[in-house]
Amino acid sequence: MGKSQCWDEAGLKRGPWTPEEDQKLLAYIQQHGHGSWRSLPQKAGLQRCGKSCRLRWTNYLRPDIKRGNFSLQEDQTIIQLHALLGNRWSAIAGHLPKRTDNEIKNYWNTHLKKRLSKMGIDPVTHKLKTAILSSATGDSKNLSNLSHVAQWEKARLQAEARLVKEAKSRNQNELDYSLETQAQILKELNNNNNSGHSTKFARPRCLDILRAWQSLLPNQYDGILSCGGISNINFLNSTPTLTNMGTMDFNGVTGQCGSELDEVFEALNPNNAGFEEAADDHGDVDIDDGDVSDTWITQISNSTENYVGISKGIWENNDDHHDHEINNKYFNNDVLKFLSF
DNA sequence: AACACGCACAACCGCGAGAAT
DNA sequence: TATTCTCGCGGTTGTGCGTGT
Repeated sequence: MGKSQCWDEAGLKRGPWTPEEDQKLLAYIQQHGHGSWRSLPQKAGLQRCGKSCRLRWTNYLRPDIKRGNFSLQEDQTIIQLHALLGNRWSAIAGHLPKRTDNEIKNYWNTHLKKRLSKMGIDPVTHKLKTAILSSATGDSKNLSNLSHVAQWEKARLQAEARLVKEAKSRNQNELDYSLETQAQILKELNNNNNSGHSTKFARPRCLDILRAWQSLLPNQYDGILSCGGISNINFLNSTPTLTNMGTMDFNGVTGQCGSELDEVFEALNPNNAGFEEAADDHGDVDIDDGDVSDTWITQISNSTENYVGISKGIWENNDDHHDHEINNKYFNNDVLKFLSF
């Protein structure tokens, strides 16, 4: 195919755009639309190839582009989406209003990737670097924390990816629905936070799985996201307490939602090893109002390798002492570090 | 003051997919 | 159906700027 590379075309300018060129391009597109990019430069009086014009427009001149520093919320969204989608920058950009794929890509490569690496997390796989894990000479406490953080994130992503995949198979639009749902919930949570407590972190990542899950069954469990209200979490303190953490209420859905919940929990804990002994005779998590917390507590005490994802479950239960002990101990030490990296 | 170095970001490049012919 | 064209995407490069020596 004799594809012509516009960069090779004689007489065309390359390199940085001048303000005059920007003005010409902007004025032309505002008046006529871009139409065919190939023919645009000549019509607009630019000594550039169409491709160069298109890039300049989409990455810089477009009026709906937001420039400037990325917010913490955007950071988290990018990391989360990258874990799910990989280097599909355009797809990631699709969920970050007013940000371009090029900008996100640059930001990832210059900031986020390094940040994750510093945390000991492989920015490609989002897994803990084994080299760090295997190191016997490092700070064992920090390594332990990193391990838990990475494990939780891995489990969370597995669950989310699975749920999204399943949703997608039911409806091609489910992925967008899930993310839009998350965005809407986040917006509501932000509004809630702004009107009441001020919080350092707007997004309770612990709800991500629930959101994805809710997206699968939006009509059946309307009340599900009343659980774990972020407004109850005060991140402003240096040693935050998780007051009233457990508000997840399975009343009325117990039994009906058991299988779905099991799927989520199995995804959270793919090996499901700890649950088998801790939960019930079925070798699985028994989802009953009241014994959920016991399951977690047993799980935590049996295997510290599995608690991170669970400790973010912030379940309502009938054992407040254990709840707060667990939440304060693990959530504060590990999850918060992840959130505040 | 001059140079080296690293960082951030805009721009370039090549490829593939899909539309048009 | 085959070929050509256009566009969009993701990886890479180039350049300007700030900082340290």
